[in-house]
Amino acid sequence: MRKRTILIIEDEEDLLELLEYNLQKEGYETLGFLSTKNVEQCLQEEPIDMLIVDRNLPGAEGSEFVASLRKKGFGQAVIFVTAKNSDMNIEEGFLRGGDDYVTKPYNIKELLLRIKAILARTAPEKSTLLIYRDLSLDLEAHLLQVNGKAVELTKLEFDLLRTLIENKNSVLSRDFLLEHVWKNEEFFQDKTVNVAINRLKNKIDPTKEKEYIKSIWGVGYTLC
Amino acid sequence: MRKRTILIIEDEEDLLELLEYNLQKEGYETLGFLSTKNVEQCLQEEPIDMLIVDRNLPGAEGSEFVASLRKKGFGQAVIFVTAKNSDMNIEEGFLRGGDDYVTKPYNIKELLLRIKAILARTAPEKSTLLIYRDLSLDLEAHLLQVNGKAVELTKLEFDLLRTLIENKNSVLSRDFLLEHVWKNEEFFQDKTVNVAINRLKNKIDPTKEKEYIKSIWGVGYTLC
DNA sequence: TGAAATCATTACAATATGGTAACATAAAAA
DNA sequence: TTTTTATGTTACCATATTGTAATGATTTCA
Repeated sequence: MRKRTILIIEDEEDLLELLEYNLQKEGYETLGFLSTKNVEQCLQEEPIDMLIVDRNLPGAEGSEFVASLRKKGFGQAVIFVTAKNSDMNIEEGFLRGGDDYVTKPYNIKELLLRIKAILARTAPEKSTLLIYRDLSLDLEAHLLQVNGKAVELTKLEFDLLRTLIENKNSVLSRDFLLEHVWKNEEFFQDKTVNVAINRLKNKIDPTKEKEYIKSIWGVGYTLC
Repeated sequence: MRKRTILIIEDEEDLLELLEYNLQKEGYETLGFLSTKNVEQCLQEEPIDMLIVDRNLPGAEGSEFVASLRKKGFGQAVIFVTAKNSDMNIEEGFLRGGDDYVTKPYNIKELLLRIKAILARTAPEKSTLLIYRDLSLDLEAHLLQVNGKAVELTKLEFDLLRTLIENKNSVLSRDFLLEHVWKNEEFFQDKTVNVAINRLKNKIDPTKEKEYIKSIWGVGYTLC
Protein backbone atom coordinates (compact mmCIF):
# COMPACT_ATOMS: atom_id res chain seq x y z
CA MET A 1 0.00 0.00 0.00
CA ARG A 2 1.41 3.33 -1.04
CA LYS A 3 2.08 5.75 1.78
CA ARG A 4 0.01 8.92 1.77
CA THR A 5 2.09 11.96 1.10
CA ILE A 6 1.47 15.19 2.97
CA LEU A 7 3.02 18.47 1.94
CA ILE A 8 3.57 20.97 4.73
CA ILE A 9 4.20 24.69 4.40
CA GLU A 10 5.32 26.16 7.70
CA ASP A 11 7.86 28.93 8.14
CA GLU A 12 8.83 28.11 11.70
CA GLU A 13 11.51 25.54 11.23
CA ASP A 14 11.15 23.88 14.64
CA LEU A 15 7.46 23.46 14.19
CA LEU A 16 7.89 22.08 10.70
CA GLU A 17 10.38 19.55 11.96
CA LEU A 18 8.17 18.50 14.82
CA LEU A 19 5.19 18.10 12.56
CA GLU A 20 7.13 16.09 10.01
CA TYR A 21 8.44 13.88 12.75
CA ASN A 22 4.99 13.17 14.07
CA LEU A 23 3.49 12.55 10.66
CA GLN A 24 6.28 10.21 9.67
CA LYS A 25 5.80 8.32 12.88
CA GLU A 26 2.22 7.78 11.80
CA GLY A 27 3.37 6.36 8.49
CA TYR A 28 2.95 9.32 6.19
CA GLU A 29 5.44 10.57 3.66
CA THR A 30 6.10 14.24 4.28
CA LEU A 31 7.46 17.06 2.20
CA GLY A 32 8.32 20.18 4.19
CA PHE A 33 8.53 23.69 2.79
CA LEU A 34 9.46 26.86 4.61
CA SER A 35 7.71 29.02 2.05
CA THR A 36 5.35 28.65 -0.88
CA LYS A 37 8.31 28.74 -3.21
CA ASN A 38 8.66 25.60 -5.33
CA VAL A 39 5.50 24.14 -3.86
CA GLU A 40 3.57 24.33 -7.10
CA GLN A 41 6.27 22.56 -9.02
CA CYS A 42 6.34 19.86 -6.40
CA LEU A 43 2.59 19.43 -6.67
CA GLN A 44 2.94 18.86 -10.38
CA GLU A 45 5.65 16.32 -10.00
CA GLU A 46 4.78 14.34 -6.90
CA PRO A 47 1.59 12.56 -5.97
CA ILE A 48 0.52 14.69 -3.03
CA ASP A 49 -2.54 13.68 -1.05
CA MET A 50 -2.92 16.60 1.29
CA LEU A 51 -1.47 19.98 2.23
CA ILE A 52 -1.03 21.46 5.67
CA VAL A 53 -0.57 25.18 5.30
CA ASP A 54 0.30 27.84 7.83
CA ARG A 55 -1.78 30.87 7.04
CA ASN A 56 0.76 33.31 8.41
CA LEU A 57 3.60 32.90 6.02
CA PRO A 58 6.14 35.63 5.42
CA GLY A 59 5.20 37.41 2.24
CA ALA A 60 2.09 35.62 1.04
CA GLU A 61 -1.05 34.71 2.94
CA GLY A 62 -1.28 30.93 3.06
CA SER A 63 -4.93 31.07 2.15
CA GLU A 64 -4.26 33.24 -0.85
CA PHE A 65 -1.73 30.76 -2.03
CA VAL A 66 -4.22 27.93 -1.65
CA ALA A 67 -6.85 29.93 -3.47
CA SER A 68 -4.47 30.36 -6.38
CA LEU A 69 -3.75 26.63 -6.39
CA ARG A 70 -7.45 25.90 -6.49
CA LYS A 71 -7.85 28.20 -9.45
CA LYS A 72 -5.17 26.27 -11.25
CA GLY A 73 -7.03 23.07 -10.69
CA PHE A 74 -5.20 21.46 -7.82
CA GLY A 75 -7.77 19.58 -5.82
CA GLN A 76 -5.87 18.18 -2.87
CA ALA A 77 -7.31 18.50 0.62
CA VAL A 78 -5.96 21.38 2.68
CA ILE A 79 -5.76 21.91 6.41
CA PHE A 80 -4.98 25.41 7.51
CA VAL A 81 -2.94 26.03 10.63
CA THR A 82 -2.93 29.43 12.22
CA ALA A 83 -2.49 31.43 15.37
CA LYS A 84 -5.36 33.68 14.47
CA ASN A 85 -8.70 32.72 15.79
CA SER A 86 -11.26 35.29 14.82
CA ASP A 87 -14.33 34.41 12.79
CA MET A 88 -13.12 36.48 9.91
CA ASN A 89 -10.02 34.41 9.46
CA ILE A 90 -11.62 31.06 9.83
CA GLU A 91 -14.22 32.02 7.29
CA GLU A 92 -11.67 33.23 4.84
CA GLY A 93 -9.69 30.03 5.14
CA PHE A 94 -12.65 27.85 4.42
CA LEU A 95 -13.90 30.00 1.62
CA ARG A 96 -10.56 29.84 -0.09
CA GLY A 97 -10.63 26.13 -0.38
CA GLY A 98 -9.57 24.74 2.96
CA ASP A 99 -10.99 21.44 4.12
CA ASP A 100 -10.26 21.93 7.77
CA TYR A 101 -8.84 24.40 10.16
CA VAL A 102 -6.65 24.05 13.21
CA THR A 103 -5.52 26.87 15.49
CA LYS A 104 -2.14 27.07 17.16
CA PRO A 105 -1.17 25.86 19.59
CA TYR A 106 -2.77 22.72 18.28
CA ASN A 107 -3.02 19.33 19.81
CA ILE A 108 -0.98 17.04 17.58
CA LYS A 109 -3.26 14.12 18.32
CA GLU A 110 -6.28 16.03 17.18
CA LEU A 111 -4.50 17.13 14.03
CA LEU A 112 -3.58 13.54 13.25
CA LEU A 113 -7.16 12.47 13.67
CA ARG A 114 -8.41 15.24 11.43
CA ILE A 115 -5.88 14.24 8.79
CA LYS A 116 -7.02 10.67 8.99
CA ALA A 117 -10.67 11.58 8.66
CA ILE A 118 -10.07 13.81 5.68
CA LEU A 119 -7.81 11.37 3.87
CA ALA A 120 -10.36 8.66 4.32
CA ARG A 121 -12.75 10.85 2.36
CA THR A 122 -10.49 12.34 -0.25
CA ALA A 123 -7.99 9.66 -1.12
CA PRO A 124 -9.58 6.28 -0.66
CA GLU A 125 -6.72 3.96 -1.31
CA LYS A 126 -6.29 1.16 -3.73
CA SER A 127 -3.87 -1.51 -2.76
CA THR A 128 -1.95 -2.33 -5.85
CA LEU A 129 1.37 -2.52 -4.12
CA LEU A 130 3.14 -5.79 -3.59
CA ILE A 131 5.97 -5.59 -1.11
CA TYR A 132 8.81 -7.99 -0.50
CA ARG A 133 11.78 -6.88 1.58
CA ASP A 134 12.93 -3.69 -0.13
CA LEU A 135 11.16 -4.55 -3.37
CA SER A 136 7.91 -2.80 -4.03
CA LEU A 137 5.88 -3.67 -7.08
CA ASP A 138 3.18 -1.26 -8.17
CA LEU A 139 0.89 -3.38 -10.30
CA GLU A 140 -1.04 -0.49 -11.78
CA ALA A 141 1.87 1.73 -12.60
CA HIS A 142 3.85 -1.33 -13.63
CA LEU A 143 6.74 -0.04 -11.60
CA LEU A 144 9.35 -1.71 -9.48
CA GLN A 145 11.25 0.08 -6.77
CA VAL A 146 14.27 -1.52 -5.20
CA ASN A 147 15.09 0.20 -1.98
CA GLY A 148 13.19 3.24 -3.18
CA LYS A 149 14.92 3.40 -6.52
CA ALA A 150 12.97 2.74 -9.69
CA VAL A 151 14.13 -0.21 -11.75
CA GLU A 152 12.76 -0.94 -15.18
CA LEU A 153 11.49 -4.40 -15.92
CA THR A 154 10.08 -5.92 -19.05
CA LYS A 155 6.60 -7.37 -18.94
CA LEU A 156 7.91 -10.88 -18.60
CA GLU A 157 10.29 -9.99 -15.80
CA PHE A 158 7.55 -8.05 -14.07
CA ASP A 159 5.10 -10.94 -14.26
CA LEU A 160 7.76 -13.32 -13.06
CA LEU A 161 8.66 -11.23 -10.04
CA ARG A 162 5.01 -10.68 -9.29
CA THR A 163 4.36 -14.41 -9.30
CA LEU A 164 7.34 -15.00 -7.05
CA ILE A 165 6.16 -12.40 -4.55
CA GLU A 166 2.58 -13.58 -4.65
CA ASN A 167 3.86 -17.02 -3.71
CA LYS A 168 6.70 -15.94 -1.53
CA ASN A 169 6.42 -18.85 0.85
CA SER A 170 6.52 -21.54 -1.80
CA VAL A 171 9.12 -22.95 -4.06
CA LEU A 172 7.80 -22.58 -7.58
CA SER A 173 8.61 -25.28 -10.10
CA ARG A 174 9.55 -24.37 -13.62
CA ASP A 175 6.35 -25.98 -14.83
CA PHE A 176 4.36 -23.82 -12.47
CA LEU A 177 6.09 -20.72 -13.70
CA LEU A 178 5.68 -21.66 -17.35
CA GLU A 179 2.01 -22.15 -16.71
CA HIS A 180 1.44 -18.97 -14.74
CA VAL A 181 3.85 -16.53 -16.29
CA TRP A 182 4.25 -17.86 -19.81
CA LYS A 183 0.70 -19.24 -19.84
CA ASN A 184 1.73 -22.12 -22.02
CA GLU A 185 3.75 -24.77 -20.28
CA GLU A 186 4.08 -27.19 -23.14
CA PHE A 187 5.39 -24.77 -25.65
CA PHE A 188 8.50 -23.74 -23.79
CA GLN A 189 11.46 -25.45 -22.22
CA ASP A 190 12.55 -25.40 -18.62
CA LYS A 191 15.71 -23.58 -19.62
CA THR A 192 13.64 -20.64 -20.66
CA VAL A 193 12.80 -20.10 -17.03
CA ASN A 194 16.44 -20.28 -16.03
CA VAL A 195 17.37 -17.54 -18.40
CA ALA A 196 14.44 -15.35 -17.45
CA ILE A 197 15.22 -15.70 -13.76
CA ASN A 198 18.81 -14.88 -14.49
CA ARG A 199 17.84 -11.73 -16.31
CA LEU A 200 15.50 -10.72 -13.53
CA LYS A 201 18.18 -11.25 -10.90
CA ASN A 202 20.59 -9.04 -12.79
CA LYS A 203 18.10 -6.25 -12.93
CA ILE A 204 16.97 -6.22 -9.32
CA ASP A 205 20.35 -6.97 -7.82
CA PRO A 206 23.13 -6.29 -10.30
CA THR A 207 25.85 -6.38 -7.66
CA LYS A 208 24.58 -9.69 -6.29
CA GLU A 209 24.69 -8.53 -2.73
CA LYS A 210 21.14 -9.19 -1.73
CA GLU A 211 20.17 -12.66 -2.91
CA TYR A 212 16.48 -12.19 -3.50
CA ILE A 213 15.92 -15.31 -5.54
CA LYS A 214 17.22 -18.72 -4.63
CA SER A 215 17.18 -21.80 -6.78
CA ILE A 216 16.24 -25.02 -5.06
CA TRP A 217 18.09 -27.82 -6.68
CA GLY A 218 15.82 -30.15 -8.56
CA VAL A 219 12.70 -28.26 -7.52
CA GLY A 220 12.52 -24.70 -8.72
CA TYR A 221 12.86 -21.12 -7.54
CA THR A 222 11.77 -19.21 -4.47
CA LEU A 223 12.31 -15.90 -2.75
CA CYS A 224 14.63 -16.10 0.20
CA MET B 1 -29.95 22.32 -7.34
CA ARG B 2 -31.49 20.34 -4.50
CA LYS B 3 -31.10 21.77 -1.04
CA ARG B 4 -28.75 19.81 1.18
CA THR B 5 -30.51 18.11 4.07
CA ILE B 6 -28.95 17.96 7.50
CA LEU B 7 -30.22 15.72 10.24
CA ILE B 8 -29.57 16.89 13.80
CA ILE B 9 -29.71 14.85 16.97
CA GLU B 10 -29.60 17.09 20.02
CA ASP B 11 -31.45 16.55 23.26
CA GLU B 12 -31.46 20.12 24.45
CA GLU B 13 -34.52 21.52 22.79
CA ASP B 14 -33.44 25.15 22.78
CA LEU B 15 -30.14 24.35 21.21
CA LEU B 16 -31.76 22.19 18.60
CA GLU B 17 -34.13 24.95 17.70
CA LEU B 18 -31.40 27.52 17.47
CA LEU B 19 -29.29 25.28 15.30
CA GLU B 20 -32.14 24.45 12.98
CA TYR B 21 -32.94 28.11 12.67
CA ASN B 22 -29.40 28.97 11.72
CA LEU B 23 -29.04 26.13 9.25
CA GLN B 24 -32.30 26.97 7.55
CA LYS B 25 -31.20 30.57 7.27
CA GLU B 26 -28.18 29.28 5.37
CA GLY B 27 -30.38 27.41 2.96
CA TYR B 28 -30.27 23.88 4.33
CA GLU B 29 -33.18 21.56 4.93
CA THR B 30 -33.10 20.37 8.53
CA LEU B 31 -34.56 17.44 10.38
CA GLY B 32 -34.34 17.69 14.16
CA PHE B 33 -34.42 14.79 16.58
CA LEU B 34 -34.28 14.88 20.38
CA SER B 35 -33.06 11.30 20.56
CA THR B 36 -31.75 8.57 18.27
CA LYS B 37 -35.23 7.10 18.12
CA ASN B 38 -36.60 6.98 14.58
CA VAL B 39 -33.42 8.40 13.15
CA GLU B 40 -32.52 5.23 11.30
CA GLN B 41 -35.89 4.99 9.67
CA CYS B 42 -35.60 8.57 8.59
CA LEU B 43 -32.18 7.92 7.07
CA GLN B 44 -33.64 5.14 5.00
CA GLU B 45 -36.51 7.20 3.76
CA GLU B 46 -35.04 10.64 3.24
CA PRO B 47 -32.01 11.74 1.27
CA ILE B 48 -29.84 12.96 4.11
CA ASP B 49 -26.52 14.60 3.29
CA MET B 50 -25.08 15.03 6.76
CA LEU B 51 -25.67 14.39 10.44
CA ILE B 52 -24.88 16.61 13.38
CA VAL B 53 -24.87 14.50 16.50
CA ASP B 54 -24.56 15.45 20.15
CA ARG B 55 -22.39 12.86 21.81
CA ASN B 56 -24.07 13.25 25.21
CA LEU B 57 -27.49 11.94 24.52
CA PRO B 58 -29.67 10.51 27.24
CA GLY B 59 -29.43 6.76 27.08
CA ALA B 60 -27.07 6.12 24.19
CA GLU B 61 -23.68 7.59 23.43
CA GLY B 62 -23.94 9.55 20.21
CA SER B 63 -20.72 8.05 18.89
CA GLU B 64 -21.92 4.54 19.54
CA PHE B 65 -25.02 5.27 17.60
CA VAL B 66 -22.99 6.57 14.68
CA ALA B 67 -20.71 3.55 14.83
CA SER B 68 -23.75 1.31 14.53
CA LEU B 69 -25.00 3.32 11.57
CA ARG B 70 -21.65 2.96 9.85
CA LYS B 71 -21.80 -0.76 10.35
CA LYS B 72 -25.16 -0.82 8.66
CA GLY B 73 -23.70 0.95 5.68
CA PHE B 74 -24.81 4.53 6.13
CA GLY B 75 -22.03 6.67 4.77
CA GLN B 76 -23.18 10.22 5.40
CA ALA B 77 -20.80 12.73 6.87
CA VAL B 78 -21.07 13.26 10.60
CA ILE B 79 -20.11 16.17 12.80
CA PHE B 80 -20.03 15.47 16.50
CA VAL B 81 -20.97 18.13 19.01
CA THR B 82 -20.02 17.74 22.62
CA ALA B 83 -19.17 19.46 25.86
CA LYS B 84 -16.35 17.05 26.50
CA ASN B 85 -12.94 18.04 25.36
CA SER B 86 -10.37 15.45 26.32
CA ASP B 87 -8.23 13.65 23.76
CA MET B 88 -9.91 10.38 24.56
CA ASN B 89 -13.25 11.60 23.49
CA ILE B 90 -12.14 13.33 20.39
CA GLU B 91 -10.30 10.25 19.32
CA GLU B 92 -13.25 8.02 19.96
CA GLY B 93 -15.50 10.26 17.93
CA PHE B 94 -13.25 10.21 14.93
CA LEU B 95 -12.59 6.51 15.16
CA ARG B 96 -16.25 5.78 15.20
CA GLY B 97 -16.79 7.42 11.90
CA GLY B 98 -17.05 11.14 12.56
CA ASP B 99 -15.86 13.56 9.93
CA ASP B 100 -15.45 16.50 12.21
CA TYR B 101 -15.76 17.52 15.78
CA VAL B 102 -17.00 20.66 17.48
CA THR B 103 -16.99 21.34 21.18
CA LYS B 104 -19.67 23.23 23.06
CA PRO B 105 -20.06 26.05 23.38
CA TYR B 106 -19.42 26.28 19.69
CA ASN B 107 -19.30 29.23 17.45
CA ILE B 108 -22.22 28.87 15.08
CA LYS B 109 -20.31 30.57 12.30
CA GLU B 110 -17.47 28.12 12.54
CA LEU B 111 -19.87 25.21 12.57
CA LEU B 112 -21.53 26.52 9.43
CA LEU B 113 -18.18 26.78 7.71
CA ARG B 114 -17.21 23.29 8.70
CA ILE B 115 -20.50 22.01 7.37
CA LYS B 116 -19.90 23.76 4.11
CA ALA B 117 -16.39 22.41 3.77
CA ILE B 118 -17.44 18.85 4.49
CA LEU B 119 -20.41 18.95 2.16
CA ALA B 120 -18.17 20.26 -0.57
CA ARG B 121 -15.98 17.25 -0.04
CA THR B 122 -18.60 14.57 0.36
CA ALA B 123 -20.84 15.71 -2.47
CA PRO B 124 -18.36 17.41 -4.70
CA GLU B 125 -19.15 19.24 -7.86
CA LYS B 126 -16.66 17.87 -10.28
CA SER B 127 -13.74 20.00 -11.15
CA THR B 128 -13.62 21.22 -14.68
CA LEU B 129 -9.84 21.48 -14.75
CA LEU B 130 -7.51 18.54 -15.04
CA ILE B 131 -3.85 19.24 -14.42
CA TYR B 132 -0.79 17.25 -15.27
CA ARG B 133 2.62 18.88 -15.13
CA ASP B 134 2.24 21.88 -17.40
CA LEU B 135 -0.76 20.46 -19.18
CA SER B 136 -4.11 21.85 -18.16
CA LEU B 137 -7.24 20.37 -19.60
CA ASP B 138 -10.42 22.38 -19.31
CA LEU B 139 -13.14 19.79 -19.66
CA GLU B 140 -15.96 22.27 -20.11
CA ALA B 141 -14.29 24.53 -22.59
CA HIS B 142 -12.67 21.52 -24.26
CA LEU B 143 -9.39 23.34 -24.17
CA LEU B 144 -5.84 22.26 -23.64
CA GLN B 145 -3.09 24.56 -22.48
CA VAL B 146 0.51 23.44 -22.62
CA ASN B 147 2.60 25.64 -20.42
CA GLY B 148 -0.03 28.36 -20.68
CA LYS B 149 -0.28 28.19 -24.45
CA ALA B 150 -3.46 26.93 -26.07
CA VAL B 151 -3.14 23.82 -28.21
CA GLU B 152 -5.96 22.50 -30.34
CA LEU B 153 -6.92 18.88 -29.99
CA THR B 154 -9.50 16.82 -31.79
CA LYS B 155 -12.17 15.15 -29.73
CA LEU B 156 -10.41 11.83 -29.86
CA GLU B 157 -7.10 13.29 -28.83
CA PHE B 158 -8.78 15.22 -26.05
CA ASP B 159 -10.55 12.15 -24.70
CA LEU B 160 -7.35 10.18 -24.91
CA LEU B 161 -5.35 12.74 -22.98
CA ARG B 162 -8.14 13.09 -20.47
CA THR B 163 -8.17 9.37 -19.85
CA LEU B 164 -4.42 9.35 -19.45
CA ILE B 165 -4.52 12.17 -16.92
CA GLU B 166 -7.44 10.72 -15.03
CA ASN B 167 -5.38 7.57 -14.60
CA LYS B 168 -2.02 9.18 -14.32
CA ASN B 169 -0.56 6.64 -11.98
CA SER B 170 -1.50 3.63 -14.04
CA VAL B 171 -0.28 2.08 -17.21
CA LEU B 172 -3.27 1.84 -19.51
CA SER B 173 -3.45 -1.11 -21.86
CA ARG B 174 -4.57 -0.63 -25.42
CA ASP B 175 -7.67 -2.64 -24.62
CA PHE B 176 -8.50 -0.34 -21.75
CA LEU B 177 -8.07 2.69 -23.95
CA LEU B 178 -10.16 1.22 -26.75
CA GLU B 179 -12.87 0.52 -24.24
CA HIS B 180 -12.79 3.89 -22.51
CA VAL B 181 -11.87 6.28 -25.29
CA TRP B 182 -13.17 4.51 -28.38
CA LYS B 183 -15.96 2.81 -26.41
CA ASN B 184 -15.82 -0.26 -28.58
CA GLU B 185 -12.83 -2.44 -27.97
CA GLU B 186 -13.66 -5.22 -30.35
CA PHE B 187 -14.19 -3.06 -33.36
CA PHE B 188 -10.76 -1.51 -33.46
CA GLN B 189 -7.22 -2.71 -33.53
CA ASP B 190 -4.41 -2.11 -31.10
CA LYS B 191 -2.53 -0.24 -33.78
CA THR B 192 -5.23 2.35 -33.82
CA VAL B 193 -4.17 3.33 -30.33
CA ASN B 194 -0.53 3.57 -31.36
CA VAL B 195 -1.33 5.98 -34.11
CA ALA B 196 -3.64 8.08 -31.98
CA ILE B 197 -1.05 8.32 -29.23
CA ASN B 198 1.51 9.27 -31.77
CA ARG B 199 -0.68 12.08 -33.10
CA LEU B 200 -1.41 13.29 -29.61
CA LYS B 201 2.26 13.32 -28.73
CA ASN B 202 3.05 15.41 -31.78
CA LYS B 203 0.48 17.99 -30.81
CA ILE B 204 1.34 18.45 -27.16
CA ASP B 205 5.07 18.17 -27.59
CA PRO B 206 6.07 18.70 -31.22
CA THR B 207 9.73 19.19 -30.40
CA LYS B 208 9.80 16.01 -28.29
CA GLU B 209 11.58 17.68 -25.44
CA LYS B 210 9.18 16.89 -22.65
CA GLU B 211 8.23 13.24 -22.87
CA TYR B 212 4.74 13.32 -21.49
CA ILE B 213 3.64 9.93 -22.66
CA LYS B 214 5.70 6.82 -22.28
CA SER B 215 4.99 3.45 -23.82
CA ILE B 216 5.54 0.47 -21.61
CA TRP B 217 6.63 -2.34 -23.82
CA GLY B 218 4.08 -5.09 -24.00
CA VAL B 219 1.78 -3.35 -21.56
CA GLY B 220 0.46 -0.02 -22.75
CA TYR B 221 0.85 3.70 -22.29
CA THR B 222 1.23 5.94 -19.28
CA LEU B 223 2.09 9.48 -18.37
CA CYS B 224 5.59 9.85 -17.05
C1' DT C 1 36.62 -38.37 -5.86
C1' DG C 2 34.30 -38.31 -10.15
C1' DA C 3 30.37 -38.83 -13.17
C1' DA C 4 25.80 -37.32 -13.95
C1' DA C 5 22.47 -34.06 -13.31
C1' DT C 6 21.21 -29.57 -12.75
C1' DC C 7 21.92 -24.76 -13.03
C1' DA C 8 24.13 -20.05 -14.46
C1' DT C 9 25.83 -17.35 -17.92
C1' DT C 10 26.61 -15.71 -22.37
C1' DA C 11 25.86 -14.94 -27.20
C1' DC C 12 22.97 -15.03 -30.96
C1' DA C 13 18.92 -15.33 -33.71
C1' DA C 14 13.93 -15.19 -34.01
C1' DT C 15 10.04 -12.86 -32.79
C1' DA C 16 7.06 -9.47 -31.03
C1' DT C 17 6.19 -4.89 -30.48
C1' DG C 18 6.11 -0.05 -31.31
C1' DG C 19 6.90 4.26 -34.25
C1' DT C 20 5.98 6.52 -38.30
C1' DA C 21 4.57 7.77 -42.83
C1' DA C 22 1.38 7.09 -46.41
C1' DC C 23 -2.99 6.07 -47.86
C1' DA C 24 -8.10 5.54 -47.65
C1' DT C 25 -12.38 6.70 -46.06
C1' DA C 26 -15.74 9.13 -43.48
C1' DA C 27 -17.34 13.26 -41.45
C1' DA C 28 -17.55 18.11 -41.17
C1' DA C 29 -17.06 22.61 -43.05
C1' DA C 30 -17.03 25.89 -46.70
C1' DT D 1 -21.13 20.57 -54.25
C1' DT D 2 -16.02 20.90 -53.11
C1' DT D 3 -12.71 21.20 -49.67
C1' DT D 4 -10.91 20.35 -45.42
C1' DT D 5 -10.39 17.71 -41.39
C1' DA D 6 -10.42 13.65 -38.61
C1' DT D 7 -9.34 9.10 -38.02
C1' DG D 8 -8.83 4.10 -39.11
C1' DT D 9 -5.80 0.97 -41.65
C1' DT D 10 -1.78 -0.74 -43.71
C1' DA D 11 3.05 -1.19 -44.63
C1' DC D 12 7.68 -0.81 -43.43
C1' DC D 13 11.38 -0.27 -40.46
C1' DA D 14 13.80 -0.01 -35.99
C1' DT D 15 14.26 -1.89 -31.71
C1' DA D 16 13.26 -4.41 -27.42
C1' DT D 17 12.43 -8.61 -25.90
C1' DT D 18 12.90 -13.30 -25.35
C1' DG D 19 13.75 -18.30 -26.66
C1' DT D 20 17.42 -21.39 -27.67
C1' DA D 21 21.72 -23.35 -27.91
C1' DA D 22 26.37 -23.58 -26.37
C1' DT D 23 29.51 -23.44 -22.66
C1' DG D 24 31.12 -23.45 -18.09
C1' DA D 25 30.03 -23.88 -13.10
C1' DT D 26 27.88 -26.12 -9.30
C1' DT D 27 25.57 -29.64 -6.82
C1' DT D 28 24.34 -34.36 -5.81
C1' DC D 29 25.28 -38.94 -4.85
C1' DA D 30 27.44 -43.32 -5.42
